[in-house]
Amino acid sequence: MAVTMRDVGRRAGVSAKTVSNVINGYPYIRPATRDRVLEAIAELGYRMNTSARSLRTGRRGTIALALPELRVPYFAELASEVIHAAEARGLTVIIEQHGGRRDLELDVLTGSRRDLTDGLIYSPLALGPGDEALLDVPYPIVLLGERIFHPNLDHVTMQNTAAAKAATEHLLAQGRRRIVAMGPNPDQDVGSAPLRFAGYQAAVEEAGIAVDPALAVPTKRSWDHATGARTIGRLVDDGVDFDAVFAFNDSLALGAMHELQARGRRIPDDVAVIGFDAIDEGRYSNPTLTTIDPGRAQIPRDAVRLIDERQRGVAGDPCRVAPEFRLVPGGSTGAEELAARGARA
Amino acid sequence: MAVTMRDVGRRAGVSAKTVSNVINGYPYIRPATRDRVLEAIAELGYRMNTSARSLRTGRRGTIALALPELRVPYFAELASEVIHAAEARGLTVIIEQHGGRRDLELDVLTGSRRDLTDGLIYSPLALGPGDEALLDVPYPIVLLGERIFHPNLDHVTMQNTAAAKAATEHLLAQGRRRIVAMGPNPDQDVGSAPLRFAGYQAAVEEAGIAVDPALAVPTKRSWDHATGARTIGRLVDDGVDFDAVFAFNDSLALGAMHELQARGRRIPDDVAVIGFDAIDEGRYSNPTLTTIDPGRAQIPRDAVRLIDERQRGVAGDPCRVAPEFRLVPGGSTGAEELAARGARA
DNA sequence: CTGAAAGCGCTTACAG
DNA sequence: CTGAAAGCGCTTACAG
Repeated sequence: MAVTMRDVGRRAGVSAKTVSNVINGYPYIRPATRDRVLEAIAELGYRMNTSARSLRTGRRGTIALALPELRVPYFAELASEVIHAAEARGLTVIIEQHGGRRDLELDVLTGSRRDLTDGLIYSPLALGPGDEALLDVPYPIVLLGERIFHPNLDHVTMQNTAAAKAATEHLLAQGRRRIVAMGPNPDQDVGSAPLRFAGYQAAVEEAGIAVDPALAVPTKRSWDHATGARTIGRLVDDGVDFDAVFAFNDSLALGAMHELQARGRRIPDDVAVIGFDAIDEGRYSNPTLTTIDPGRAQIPRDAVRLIDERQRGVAGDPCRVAPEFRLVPGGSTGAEELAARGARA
Repeated sequence: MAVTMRDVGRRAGVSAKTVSNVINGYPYIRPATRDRVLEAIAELGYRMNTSARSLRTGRRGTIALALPELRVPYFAELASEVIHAAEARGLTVIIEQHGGRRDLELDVLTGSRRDLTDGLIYSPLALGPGDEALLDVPYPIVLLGERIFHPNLDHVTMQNTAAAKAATEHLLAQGRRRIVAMGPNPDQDVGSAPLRFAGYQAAVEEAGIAVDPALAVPTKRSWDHATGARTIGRLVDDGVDFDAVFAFNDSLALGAMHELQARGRRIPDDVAVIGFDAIDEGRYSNPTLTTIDPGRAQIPRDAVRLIDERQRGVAGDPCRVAPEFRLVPGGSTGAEELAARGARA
């Protein structure tokens, strides 16, 4: 059978309990004892049986991150950082993909995977207002996104409206006047889209410009390259006049940028483009993409910190945090000199 | 305390063992008994304590997928599929990122995370020939990639040379004669690069063309957009004449494509471009990217199947599999009509 | 078809 | 500073 703490203890001339104390960093151990134990561990090649520990403590040291699709760059990057942040706290992450399907999002909450983790970082897409009661579950949840809120749950969100306003102001400051807002969806009264559109609207109106409905271009909910390309293509085909695009995420922006260039529009000369999210891809596009960093570094850290603290019972009242955002200058709005000065390092 | 099988059994008028039998699908149970047990489970809200089960069985139902970086699209897509394939077998995946750092790659093999999983799907970048002994570990490993091989380990690889040859032949068939090979690295005698270069070389030579060393363009090891753009830019600056690019992965190809377009070259008219990997991004680029699908659907399925079978002890001799590849036609080589005919659906 | 007993390998009180 | 006992909640033989 496997080597146990008892075996290690026998070898070191101590009890299993002392071995446990050494491994778990219990402070009051005579150095000589500790050394003998560590030596025995090495000699016997002892490995902790983590199932036994979990059974005894009731903790697994594992959290779940439930998101729509790992292959969407935004989520891949989020997952990467959540894993790093969790590792720094000794936690292990299990990623679950629900694809924005309601049935799978419900399964995330109650399915058998919940017997494998101590807590859940949850970024739903299909759940929304009216589903709050589903979130009353007997384990800690940290919510991400703008789809659903719950007074008892920690929530890491974004300054969507303020950031969208800043993005629009950036375009206005460069003299752009006919700015497309790509992403608002009239069917959707909740989520990032209406919040970002509100920021756009506020900036435009504060600049003394009437919001032109022809420039508020809805898209389907999956904000990807193809949608961005198709949407801007249709706008051009329809003869709509515009000199800038604020796309509600980077994939839309990059898709639109490709399509505009394919149709001979120069960026930023003819059309300035700004995105939202600050995914890696925008740093390698041609030109580089000006975008909003909604707090890429902070969001995963906060989410993991909150779930960890909640799970360990050291958290205070449920809280809602929205990290600082910042505008990342790129070539797509002619702001690359700033970039060169190191703003994006 | 939590509800246990004993509690459920008491409620249903049976023993804990019978509850266990019901949950685990043991066949010989009277329907009436089973129904009473299931009812009791529902009434009491019983949840399995998976730590206890793991302690008893010695199995956790968990596998690790160790890869360089989740934020690299190729790996994000691989991870996504591995998770799906694992779920289909009732396995849970833990992703570990080693960043291609040797110290972290070693830690993957021996670190404490190995006490949390039953097996490892391992895609190393820093380990290589000479490190085989490090892979002699007391748990199942399935290797991915071309860096290191081991006679006792299952290995899922690609038909690198044959696929690279097919890619090059595709360009040759369209009358291209000066084909850049982007990615070979003279310092690297092992890995995908030399294998893909061999395929390129074979195709060119079979076409009766001498391989021009000026067209074999080395890159640094991280095959990303920026590298592709920079590399092709330098080639143009140096006045090298070429009418096609075979990039050793899609990110290089997409970076090169951007840069060429930024410099006014038309694709595919002036330069045809083909990549390798078939990542999602190439389906949305302008033009779409012709590429090699090295078996994207099969690789994760085989890897998970092998680790599962090995771990359950139902596997035969260690095996090496390399799925079928296929050429995915796109606009970057003027092959989009094929695409339109449904070849990429 | 089902039950009673034992034990997987830890950690938690409880002593000393 | 360290030990002996008990028990976390399952499943595995062993019976019947």
